[in-house]
Amino acid sequence: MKVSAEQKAQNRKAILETAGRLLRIKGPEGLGVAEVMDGAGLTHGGFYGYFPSKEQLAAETVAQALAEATSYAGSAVDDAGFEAFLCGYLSTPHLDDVEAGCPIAATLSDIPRQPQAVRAAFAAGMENYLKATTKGHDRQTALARLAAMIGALALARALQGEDRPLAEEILAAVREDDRAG
Amino acid sequence: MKVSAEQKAQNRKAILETAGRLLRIKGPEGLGVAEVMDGAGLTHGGFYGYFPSKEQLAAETVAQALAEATSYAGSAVDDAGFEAFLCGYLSTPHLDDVEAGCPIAATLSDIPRQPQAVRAAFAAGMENYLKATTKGHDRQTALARLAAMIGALALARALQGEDRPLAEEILAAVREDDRAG
DNA sequence: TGTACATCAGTGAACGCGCGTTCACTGATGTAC
DNA sequence: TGTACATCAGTGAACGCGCGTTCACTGATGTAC
Repeated sequence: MKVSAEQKAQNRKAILETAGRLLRIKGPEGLGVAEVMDGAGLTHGGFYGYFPSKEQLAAETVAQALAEATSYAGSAVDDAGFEAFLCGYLSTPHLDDVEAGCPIAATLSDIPRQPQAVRAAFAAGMENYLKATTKGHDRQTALARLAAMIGALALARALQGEDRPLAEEILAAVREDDRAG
Repeated sequence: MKVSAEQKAQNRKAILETAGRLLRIKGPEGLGVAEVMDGAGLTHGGFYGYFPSKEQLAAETVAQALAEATSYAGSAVDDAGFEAFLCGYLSTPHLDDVEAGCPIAATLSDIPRQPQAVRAAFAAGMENYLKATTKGHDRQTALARLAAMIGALALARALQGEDRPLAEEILAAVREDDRAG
């Protein structure tokens, strides 16, 4: 059953949106073709009308997720300043909201194991992300703060299920240390 | 062909050693039963004489890797001080030595997706790791520094293949920032 | 010390399942006249 | 404006492969006598 051109464009969006959520929850390997298509209200067979392979989907999803993060973080830094951005990033709500939260912290250690196309998308996305979040600040300091933020959130997420207090302590430590430093 | 008790103990060690290397390179999901057994010079069928499941292997491997990291990092901090430990952690050799390097940075974002047994092993291991590396320092500051170190290394590893200069810049930024802060 | 036997570590074939990918088919879209 | 037809998005069955797990079997170990 053929579908209108607009419908097809909407479907593509829906696929990438589902994939974006799945990427943050299950990582790049967790982007199952069937599950992604199901999330978009389609069946798995149609997937290859949109992407030539699962790998390409992963690459585009990573690119999209980092672009979203860049746009969000860039605005936050511009509007409210780095401190406020950092505070929100290291907050309890962000700790819990994996599926719509920072895709960097959510996929960090998966990236080195990904095929070249995905790694390239990540690197390109990170370059933009760092540009948007460090501009107007001392780059070295800003990079160090970002590393601490990402590390703290990823660590807190890893501990959250088993030792929630420690997870929160780590977030708080980086928040306070930043305020002090 | 039965094998002596000592041989069996050695085999178990060999299995866990291979698993430790694989864990850092391929993550907890990358601990394929066949590959791990092959690395220990055995065939896959024998695996269940050592571990009840792949999941248990993953849990024990994570526990062992964190124990190694704790012992290494604890000594480094005690002997040469936190600064020196941080400097080595954020060095180019450590960036490149994934297979024998820090298991925390290597598996960070995989942990939240793991079964309970693995997450529990990670949390327990992290508690010891943090105890060993923060003792004798202000805990809040030490936690913040560790978050920055782990975040920086994981980020640098993710970028290394596509943008080596940026990877090195991130390591350097945290090194310098630590010296300055 | 030597021999017979029970134990059990290791082997490799087989099974079941999930998953990426392919493909013949369906039926709605949109174009040609 | 209406009708016939080509296009093509979507469907669902099928295929192949990798992988975790099971199991009957082998043969060395180590114990009982």
